[in-house]
Amino acid sequence: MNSSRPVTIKDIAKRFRCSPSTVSRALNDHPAINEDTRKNIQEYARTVGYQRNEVSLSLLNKKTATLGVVVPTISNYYETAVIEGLHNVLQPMGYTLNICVTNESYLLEKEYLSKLLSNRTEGIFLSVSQETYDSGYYEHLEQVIQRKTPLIFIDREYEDFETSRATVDDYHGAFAAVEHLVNMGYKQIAHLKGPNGLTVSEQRFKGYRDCLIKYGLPVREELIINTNFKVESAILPARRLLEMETPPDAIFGVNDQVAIGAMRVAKDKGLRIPQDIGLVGFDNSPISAYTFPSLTTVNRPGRKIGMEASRLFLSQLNASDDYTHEGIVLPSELIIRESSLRF
Amino acid sequence: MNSSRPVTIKDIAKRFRCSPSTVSRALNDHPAINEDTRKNIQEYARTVGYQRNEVSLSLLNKKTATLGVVVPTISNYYETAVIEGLHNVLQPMGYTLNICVTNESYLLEKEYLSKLLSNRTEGIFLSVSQETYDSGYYEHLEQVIQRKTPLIFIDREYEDFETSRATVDDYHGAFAAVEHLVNMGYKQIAHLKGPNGLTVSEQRFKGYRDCLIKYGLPVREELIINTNFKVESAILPARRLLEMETPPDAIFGVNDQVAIGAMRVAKDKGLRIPQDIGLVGFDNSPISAYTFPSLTTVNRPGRKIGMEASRLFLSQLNASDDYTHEGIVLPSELIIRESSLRF
DNA sequence: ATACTGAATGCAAACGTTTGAAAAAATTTA
DNA sequence: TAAATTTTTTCAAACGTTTGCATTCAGTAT
Repeated sequence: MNSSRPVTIKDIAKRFRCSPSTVSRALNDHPAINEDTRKNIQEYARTVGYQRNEVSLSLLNKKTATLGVVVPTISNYYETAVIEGLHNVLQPMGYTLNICVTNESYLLEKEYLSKLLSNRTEGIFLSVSQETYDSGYYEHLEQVIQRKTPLIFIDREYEDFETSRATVDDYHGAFAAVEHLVNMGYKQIAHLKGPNGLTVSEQRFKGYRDCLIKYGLPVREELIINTNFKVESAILPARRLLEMETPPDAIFGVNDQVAIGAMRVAKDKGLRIPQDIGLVGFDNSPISAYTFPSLTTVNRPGRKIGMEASRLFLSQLNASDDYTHEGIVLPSELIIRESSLRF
Repeated sequence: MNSSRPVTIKDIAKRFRCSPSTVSRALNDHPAINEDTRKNIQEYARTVGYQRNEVSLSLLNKKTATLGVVVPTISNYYETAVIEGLHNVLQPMGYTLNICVTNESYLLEKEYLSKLLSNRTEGIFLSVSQETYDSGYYEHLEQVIQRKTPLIFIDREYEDFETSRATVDDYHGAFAAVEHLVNMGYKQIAHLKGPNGLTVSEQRFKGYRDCLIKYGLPVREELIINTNFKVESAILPARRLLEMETPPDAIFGVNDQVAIGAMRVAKDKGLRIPQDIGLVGFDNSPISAYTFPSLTTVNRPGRKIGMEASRLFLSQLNASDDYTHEGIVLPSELIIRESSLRF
């Protein structure tokens, strides 16, 4: 073994033949400490590399200055943007973020939440996993509520809980995207949908469907195919769409990745974008502006979501008992680029 | 304020008119506890939602089961893959990962390391920030070494330290990429380089340069332009390259993002890829297989790096004092796709 | 009745730090 | 020089849990 015991306040006290209290006060610049003692102790502490044990302080003060961020994945642009937003607000306030990735697994999510509570995390930002969403088991969340640990839902929410939440208006974003396709004269608009059951998937799907209905276009079952958000999961579905007898003339992808997959398939088939087929994605990921043609998409303000979520957390912290939880819905914004702009 | 004090072992002890020791043992299934007592206590604990305070345990056992992961960013595919690899190995062993994002800032890095040490983190995985690298200040790392906290360098390393490290063989990956371009008959190969000073940037640049030299091709200063890894940072440099009097006939990008930016510029200029200009990226990000044309790139095994780094950490943990640190270099692999395959 | 066994529980210390109150030491005042 | 005052330091408790050892209280064997 190779862990040399870290220097403690007691060690220093022994060295100076004084009590730990004196050392503690000296290190914290307490006024009732002799100037010389203070200097000597501080200097000695520096040379031996003393660093105060925050664990013991956490125990004493019942404060850990740690927040949990529980997300299904960090592989997408959006999630990392959210974390960046949280980080930008909370790091300067002295909070440490404990980022936990559930990989969409209910069990991992449960374990992480339990661990965060055991570690006396002071707040939890949660985007529930797909499995949790599907299963409908929410007991692991009850625990968080019971403990009165502030819980902020991000993005994927669960309506039955009395909590704060920050989400993007996926519905209207999707609606606007499809409406734009309609305005461009596309008539047969397909949808590469996300996994069933997830709020994001369903909201975007509803936006898509309602828009078609509004404009009197048929909602054709066979034009709606599931993907898992990843680019490769869009390849076969897109191929299936484009090889139909009456193929769609536009595709609305649940996110940019999926739309880019469809773009690739369309090009392989020699279709011209946007003349032969229109494409729209969702997320406004950095790459979407630089595909060829560039991808029309819907901006999803990840960083802002993170910052808003932080705000919700902070106001809940300083709130009285009759605090009513807030739900923030940020607008999403259609960004028109080349992939749908035909004349 | 709304934080209801969590139930402690003492609370339960009071309720059962017994000592905390008994409760502790009952909850931990200690054999020397009466069966009934045990059952009653366990049941009661469950109903009141008792959860043991890991902070106090950490203090007692001097073990936190927490590891720090300090990285410059989590916005790229590669970094998230590394974290996934770490996670896959270490999470099942009971470790919690504390992911810290430095945004390439020296000060944040320093602060995070200090905080991790204060929190008695049991090991630290570090990919140093660009600022740290540039400045050459490494005192904040001395502290970690002094404490004998296992420190594993990931990817961006600092040669002067006696530590373990896991990196990808960027040099030979870059070399192979450029060699492939040479084999395809490209003669004027430009390089969109990463920020100066970073190991990744410099290694890939050296691979590029040495390959040109090996094949007797000139290394033209004006064909080497810096970017910051992001797609938009490649646009102007690529434009500058392609508008030269004698423009390059191939571009080697420091990563896929940059190569995709160049691809966009080339297409805007009506150049055919790979006939008029060859393109190669680096990272094998998911999107690279689905651009049009698909992007030749170099695979960088992020998940494997994470898993290897975990292994290094674990073997250091169980090692004797005369443990000699290990440096793992994983090979990178050229992946030939359409963007460079001309006949 | 007495000693012995075994089961069940309690005591006290420990982890590292802070902090109000008490004590000690140094200084000033009368 | 004694008392009063001020400065400096120490004491002890607290945070929540575990654990070796001591204790208690049965029941059992002598």
